[in-house]
Amino acid sequence: MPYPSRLPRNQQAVLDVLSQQSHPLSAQELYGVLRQQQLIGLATVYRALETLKLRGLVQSRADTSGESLYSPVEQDQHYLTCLQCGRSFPLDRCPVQELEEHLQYSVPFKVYYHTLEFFGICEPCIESVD
Amino acid sequence: MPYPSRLPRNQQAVLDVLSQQSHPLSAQELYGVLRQQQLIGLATVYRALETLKLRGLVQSRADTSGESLYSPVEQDQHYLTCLQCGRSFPLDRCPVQELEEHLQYSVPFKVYYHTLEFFGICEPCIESVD
DNA sequence: TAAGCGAATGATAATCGTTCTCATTATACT
DNA sequence: AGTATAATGAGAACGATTATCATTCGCTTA
Ligand SMILES: [Mn+2]
Ligand SMILES: [Mn+2]
Ligand SMILES: [Zn+2]
Ligand SMILES: [Zn+2]
Repeated sequence: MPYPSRLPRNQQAVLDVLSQQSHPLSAQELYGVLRQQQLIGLATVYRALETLKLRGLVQSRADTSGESLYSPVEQDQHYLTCLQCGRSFPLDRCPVQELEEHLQYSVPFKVYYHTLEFFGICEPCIESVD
Repeated sequence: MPYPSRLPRNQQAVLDVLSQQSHPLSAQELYGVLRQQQLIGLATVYRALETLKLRGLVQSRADTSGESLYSPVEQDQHYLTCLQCGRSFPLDRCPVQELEEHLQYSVPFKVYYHTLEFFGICEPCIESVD
């Protein structure tokens, strides 16, 4: 068997914190939360996140500033993001859920998760003409 | 009128190079190409890209390493990306093109472009068990 | 239970894409 | 031409992520 049945202590801790949150966290935010509970290094947080992604347990997406945000793979949330003010507006449902299942059959690739995001200008920003 | 009809020299140059390429370029790669043609600063390249995005002429997405890749908004290409080896496999068509048009009517938001990417493990990497 | 060994860890330095600063120059408008 | 504003280039600064390395942990085996 390639993987041990249990996750190492810190990987489990990272996964636990992510699962408790309702919104994605950056590695640094995660580090901030975890260090209140136990001694942990920042590098360990990054390493845990990387491994959890490879195990198909965690997903990540890059926010507008390029920083990576992490969440459990079960979370399937997408946003409209304004290029002007940076605000994000959540979509009420995922439009590519069935598509992902179809893909599984048509490509030689094990899909773990997807990212989908729309970019443009939000209502308030359209009014405030530049 | 909020915008001048002509783009500043360097914004135009950036857009020209992007349009000539068939694949997305990073800001640094763009800088490398442009400096062979003219005197230009790296900061100017970043500034031009930012402005072109706001004008709805250029889109960007983050690659696996977090680096931003830029292309004309007309380009509508998506990938399956392997979390193990980092290789990307292009999708043969965009699955959310109609969806984007529908969105325009259902939300107070001017959509310029979208990003969509699938992540998982590619065939060769599945075989090479860890 | 003690020894051995590879994986995991924490501290910290290094990396590198991106942004900021600021003095200079090009451009638009009168 | 003269002035106001936007654009620009060089380089410093920033900050998220990664690499390094010595130490510790967890598990297997004798
Ligand atoms: Mn989804
Ligand atoms: Mn598309
Ligand atoms: Zn906005
Ligand atoms: Zn692969």
